[in-house]
Amino acid sequence: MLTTHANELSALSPQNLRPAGVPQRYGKLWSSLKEVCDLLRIPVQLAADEHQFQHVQFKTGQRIHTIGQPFDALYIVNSGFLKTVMIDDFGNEQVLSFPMKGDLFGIDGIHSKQYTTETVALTSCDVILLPFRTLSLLSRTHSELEVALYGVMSRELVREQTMAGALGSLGAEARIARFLVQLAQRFTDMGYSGTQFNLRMTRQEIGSYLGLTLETVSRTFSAFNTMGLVSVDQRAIVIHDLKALSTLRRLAPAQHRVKAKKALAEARSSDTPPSLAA
Amino acid sequence: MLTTHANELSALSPQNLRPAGVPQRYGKLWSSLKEVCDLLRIPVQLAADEHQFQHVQFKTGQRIHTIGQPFDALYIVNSGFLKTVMIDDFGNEQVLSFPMKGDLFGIDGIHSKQYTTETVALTSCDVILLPFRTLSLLSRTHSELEVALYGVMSRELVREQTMAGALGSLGAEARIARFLVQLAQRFTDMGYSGTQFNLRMTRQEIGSYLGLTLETVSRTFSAFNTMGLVSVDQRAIVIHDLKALSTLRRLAPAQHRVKAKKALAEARSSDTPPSLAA
DNA sequence: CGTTAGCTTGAATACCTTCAAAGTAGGTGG
DNA sequence: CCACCTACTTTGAAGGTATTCAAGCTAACG
Repeated sequence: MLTTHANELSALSPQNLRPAGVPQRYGKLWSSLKEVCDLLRIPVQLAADEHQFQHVQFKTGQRIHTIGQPFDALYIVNSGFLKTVMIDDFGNEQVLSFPMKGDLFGIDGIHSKQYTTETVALTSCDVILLPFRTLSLLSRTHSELEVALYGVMSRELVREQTMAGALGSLGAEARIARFLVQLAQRFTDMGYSGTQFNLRMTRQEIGSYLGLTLETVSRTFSAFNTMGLVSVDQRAIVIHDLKALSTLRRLAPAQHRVKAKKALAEARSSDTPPSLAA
Repeated sequence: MLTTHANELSALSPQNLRPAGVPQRYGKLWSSLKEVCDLLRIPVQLAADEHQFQHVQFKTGQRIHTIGQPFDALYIVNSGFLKTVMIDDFGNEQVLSFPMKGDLFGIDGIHSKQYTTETVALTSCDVILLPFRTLSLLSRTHSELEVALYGVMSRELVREQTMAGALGSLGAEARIARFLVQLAQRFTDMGYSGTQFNLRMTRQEIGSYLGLTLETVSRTFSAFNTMGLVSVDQRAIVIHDLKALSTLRRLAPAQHRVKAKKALAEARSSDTPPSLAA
């Protein structure tokens, strides 16, 4: 008798038997509002704030929130790597993002009062809990917090739009090059090497994120390797030519080219947006 | 010699209302906060609100805002049809959405203080201006407005995530079927026929939105026509089999299938997310 | 040291794009 | 009013890119 699903399980959540009762108690346990804002990279002048936000630790494979679970909090990654996924119309898992230090997630839950995605730890993680009610209350006294939150949500929207644009217009090589460049950037921002790092996700997860199959991801890595752009050995990546990766745009499935004359004509004929009044 | 969209337009903004002496000033000029919330489909209990928001009219081809323009307002569509586009790394236009009645746009500008997209009228449009400063001020006195705004932004994010998911996982036929189904739904919501309508956008724009070429869009419409799912004649659409369109999922470029047993096992064994405290 | 998940690579095929050409519709000026 | 122009649409044929299926390989974990 094959223990098929036990096998598969072990990969995603190897040690998910958490002793009931007390969550793991190592690492930092509380952060102030100021620390939270710094983590989110939003410049906020704050008056004295007493409020402390709770940290929670998760181990590889554990879920921070699940689909359908009632929404009550946003989360910020303090350390570690995660993935957020959607389940599409027939049970297929779609990776939507790979949250890492400083990223906010759980936003999707606000609208429908329950999460539409689930977020899973790809490594051990330290996550800060931001109860939504608390945020609402705080933003009443700290009005700059409100605008900052709009800003973060706006940033996420732009990120998602850019992603949709890339999926629609770039070929496999360009998508993967972009992925590597962005990853390198994030590692740099976090103070790690931007030229040498380990992937925390599988080829399958990368493929799902980029709208490709795992084989295409693997082949493209190999191709980049052969071209000397990067060295790839399993999860270990060394970036040799960031510039080449950044400019690698094999003009996509070509498609929509904007005709210059058309753009010009419209620019001439269209009114300037009206001045605003309230 | 009425054009097709002039016909439909007449229902939306009757042009026979012409206040004497004021040129170009037909249509409704101001809306209250309550009316704005109704349009956005957010249930908000509001105390007396004096504030009135300005309407602005645009003609086909005019831009509501442009890329790089300083951000100072969000917009709601009161009537008409638009497209929002991004320009990708080499000048190609990417359609991101087709805002129509009740849709909020301009959100992308909040983060970087200037718009990263531009929005263009595909028909004559009536748009309500929501100066961002005004919203901030109002949400200080109407705290439920703040949460409502978060909700709308969250809804947009989910929409964009779902779009990215579809682009990554569905084949051309499935994407176009989804597109038609969603359009039909929107028309129904607006009180128009959901089975018979005119497209306001070109094949090129649809293709850009769905990550396909205009030829593929055209061919797929023709194929649906031949199959009897819809009748397509240029921009005129009649939907014959909505159910078939809704369930048309030619299992995509297949890729990542989540084994049902795996999902189940994980669901059972994984920890429930920790209880929240603040 | 065996088992298993994950990774690599090959070969065949399907799907979508590309290039090309002809048809349709609406608007403009003669 | 008609002819023409332009933009949009349709359809065909060829080719390329990514998927699919399959098999062997690697590395980690117990």
